Amino acid sequence: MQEHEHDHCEEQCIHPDVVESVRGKMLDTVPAEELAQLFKVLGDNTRIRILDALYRSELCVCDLTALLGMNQSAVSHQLRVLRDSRIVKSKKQGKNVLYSLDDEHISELVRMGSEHVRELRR
Amino acid sequence: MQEHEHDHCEEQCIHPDVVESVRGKMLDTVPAEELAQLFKVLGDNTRIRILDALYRSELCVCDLTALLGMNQSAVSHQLRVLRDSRIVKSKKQGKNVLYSLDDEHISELVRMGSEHVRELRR
DNA sequence: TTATCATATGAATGGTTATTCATACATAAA
DNA sequence: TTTATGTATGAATAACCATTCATATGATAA
Repeated sequence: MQEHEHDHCEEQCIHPDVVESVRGKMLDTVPAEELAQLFKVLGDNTRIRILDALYRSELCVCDLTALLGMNQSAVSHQLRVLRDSRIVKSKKQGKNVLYSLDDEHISELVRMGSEHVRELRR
Repeated sequence: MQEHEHDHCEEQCIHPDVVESVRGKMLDTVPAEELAQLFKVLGDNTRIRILDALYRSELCVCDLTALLGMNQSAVSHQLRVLRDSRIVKSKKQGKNVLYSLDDEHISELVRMGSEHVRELRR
């Protein structure tokens, strides 16, 4: 992840004016990286199915495990990724841990992504 | 002593009624996979920067290469990924190839993701 | 024609990551 | 206490992927 040194050739652009204008408007490095990271976390089958389920109802780990029909350990690992990204939150209830979506931005993103995918299919 | 009658234990869920209800509402496998795939494509630093740039203006490959300060080959490879996912489109113009966003759903997704990221930082 | 420029692409590689297995932890019941 | 149950986690592995290098393709200019 090292920054570009420019010992390699300066890329010459065809439209330097447009390039300069665009450069001035683009996201800063850190927000852009955080944005890519958010989408990266959303970009996994298991995690999308977890979010799709949690969008319908708060659920404990064993319910999610049953729903997805997969290894409990795998589900827990992915829940940790989602928790670390503050996409889901958890609360303890007796022996169980209940998970739910942390933010309605996320359901909006999933809803919108679904819409895009649906339109692509036609 | 312990008899392991089910050494491959059936996942038992705590709330079978909730699980059944949720199962009936969830996305089908294929749309869920396509959705995850969409987010996966968005979940990369280089591709996000490309989209951020194309959101401001239509650009040719060498302009993008100059803007991102990286290898032309790397940019072309990522443009191919974006093209294959129908997230950007291209048209030839003389010796150049001009790229632009294919769909306003995408800019909406990026805009919304940015908003989410911005709020998380506070 | 030939030379040059803009873009695309195949192969190789180093880094990342989802899953599994085994096990630890924590809470509840007996 | 001991036992059972629900969840979390470290390590290992296999699969995936972004980048680079070298080269190919295709278009324009000379």
